[in-house]
Amino acid sequence: MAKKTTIYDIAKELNITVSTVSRALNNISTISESTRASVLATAKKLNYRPNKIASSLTSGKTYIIGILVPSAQIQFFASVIHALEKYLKSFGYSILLYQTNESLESEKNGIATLLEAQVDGIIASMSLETQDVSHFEKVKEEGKPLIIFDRTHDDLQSPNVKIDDEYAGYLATQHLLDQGYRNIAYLTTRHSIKIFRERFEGYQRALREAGIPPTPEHAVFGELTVEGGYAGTQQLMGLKNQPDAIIGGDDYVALGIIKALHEKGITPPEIGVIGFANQNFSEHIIPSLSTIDQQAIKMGKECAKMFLKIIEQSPLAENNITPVVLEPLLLARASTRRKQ
Amino acid sequence: MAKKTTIYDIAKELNITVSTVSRALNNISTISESTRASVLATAKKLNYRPNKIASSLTSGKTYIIGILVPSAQIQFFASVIHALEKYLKSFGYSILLYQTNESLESEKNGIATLLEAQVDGIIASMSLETQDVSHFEKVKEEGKPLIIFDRTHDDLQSPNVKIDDEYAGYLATQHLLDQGYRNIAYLTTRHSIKIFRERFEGYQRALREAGIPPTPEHAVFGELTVEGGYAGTQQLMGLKNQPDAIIGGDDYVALGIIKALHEKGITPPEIGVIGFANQNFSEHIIPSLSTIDQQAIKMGKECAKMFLKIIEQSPLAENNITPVVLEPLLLARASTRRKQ
DNA sequence: ATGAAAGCGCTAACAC
DNA sequence: GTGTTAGCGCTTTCAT
Repeated sequence: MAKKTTIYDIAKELNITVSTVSRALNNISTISESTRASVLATAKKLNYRPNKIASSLTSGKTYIIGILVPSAQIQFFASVIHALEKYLKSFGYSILLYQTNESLESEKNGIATLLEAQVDGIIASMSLETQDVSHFEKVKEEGKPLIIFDRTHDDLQSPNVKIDDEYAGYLATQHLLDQGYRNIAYLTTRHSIKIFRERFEGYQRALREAGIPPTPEHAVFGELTVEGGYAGTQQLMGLKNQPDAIIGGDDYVALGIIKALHEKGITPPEIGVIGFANQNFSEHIIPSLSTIDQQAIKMGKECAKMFLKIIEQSPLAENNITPVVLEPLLLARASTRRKQ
Repeated sequence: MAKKTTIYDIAKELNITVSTVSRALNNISTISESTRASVLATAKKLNYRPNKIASSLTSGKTYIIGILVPSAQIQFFASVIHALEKYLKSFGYSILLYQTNESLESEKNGIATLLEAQVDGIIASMSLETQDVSHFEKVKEEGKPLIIFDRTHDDLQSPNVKIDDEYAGYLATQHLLDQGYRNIAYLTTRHSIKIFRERFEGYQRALREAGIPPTPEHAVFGELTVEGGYAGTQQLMGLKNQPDAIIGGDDYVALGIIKALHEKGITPPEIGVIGFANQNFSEHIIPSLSTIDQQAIKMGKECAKMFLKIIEQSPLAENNITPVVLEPLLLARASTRRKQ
């Protein structure tokens, strides 16, 4: 291939200077319509393609924003990424993706990588391993916006977007109570990410408000996987005091619950099952799975909006950014439909 | 925040020149161990963070590779992205993501955007709308590697990674025949992307080899969605000549098939149902769904390997790159298990 | 409305 | 083993 054409080539071709070319290309202030047109024409003729790297070096803006997530394979994150990219693209931003795979070590490297790439900001959700959050502080030290979504952390003050997780747990439990279930178990996981704790608290609050003291042995902490749901259910069904409904920490856990029940000849809603996340299969399995929708698409869009809002302020003052709290949505389906 | 520290600051601090600093930082050839150590030390002390943008401008390499896919929300692509990022990261590459959302227009913009960002190469899978592929040629014109995966196109000669789709269709059909099904229908979609046509051809070949002439009315072309599967199944069940097994164009279509059958009081494997893609729910629904695994993770990894292989050649000669064809994997599960 | 020139932070010859 | 210097392609004052 021939050497790449630069604004110098355009300038030479038209006997003008690069500054004029640059102005024409960026459609800046006082450019005569005629030169603008001719620049654009020769740019096209010479097959010119702007070099964003060069422009970034001078302007200090890359129009790239870093997305740091546990894994693109987790559908919730895939959906957030999808929405983020789709929305930010329309404002001229591209997405640089980094997956932590739930590793703190990788998360640290990710922040460094994104920062070295000179991203204009970072939108992140924490790994399960993360306890110390000091690596996130570096983003702010560089004066770049940092937005945390879904998996927030007590120690990190940052603009954030999440759903009301306590209410999500409450909502799931309340729904089961409404359907007449009384002996409600909960399969979740244990760690410092707030959301799981908050949901669990919502579960306990709903029970208490219904005058039902939470049964300790009905709270099982395990893995958030199909296998985890399966194992947890076996444990629960081995109790003298068997539950009549089980809340799964997410929809995969719920799948495991259904599987374990099925092997015992039980089909929901005989024992009620509800999950979290509204995975795309949940609506379509038989029986269809009740779940709490976490509004991934909306969350992605809200993150993008928040980023744009922060970036257009100067100087960057993140303090006046109000956190966005989305409302969890109860999707009541067959797996909990005891009453008509 | 203070002004960013550059290699000039390190140089000044140590009374050496930037070239020495640069060499030390990049661990180049003949650097005395002592200066290297002191440079690294002061770099750390001054909180130095390399500016990849600046380095890219001189070196011509960004260590960023562009990923262009229809949508990160389609699980297959999410898995490929996951594998790609995970693998390439270990070689120092970052991922710039662009979604076409199945739009040709967007695909063209995507190629332009990625090229302007000076990516070192592009790994792409085509949108369903794509017929003319000239925008992809621009990548090669810039002398950058272009790898196509899964959704290839007759008109575009490029290194590629895919599964043997004809065989995938054959495999699914053969499996149903093995299970004693004889009247096998196929719900798919129609367009210029090769893979769907090839799978369909595999289906026809399997039937012919079994001495069963394909029934035209058993080939239904619709949307590759749950709704498409549902509608197609209703159409098929309205025929005098009802099928005894249905192949879904993907696992979502299969979900729609099962749903429609369920409403008629039929549960697989009474009528056999098999899908494509091995979505993560397929194993866990009841009855578990037979499917053809497309090896998304492996495909991502193979793309990454191919990219690295191409990039380390000089000059870039993509002609000698043998396409990688992965073998589709039959996952025979309950939805087709007629025989013991 | 356009030109001249400095410089963004780094790399890579080429010297010594 | 280290210094000097010229860019990479673009933006952006400051002139005119």
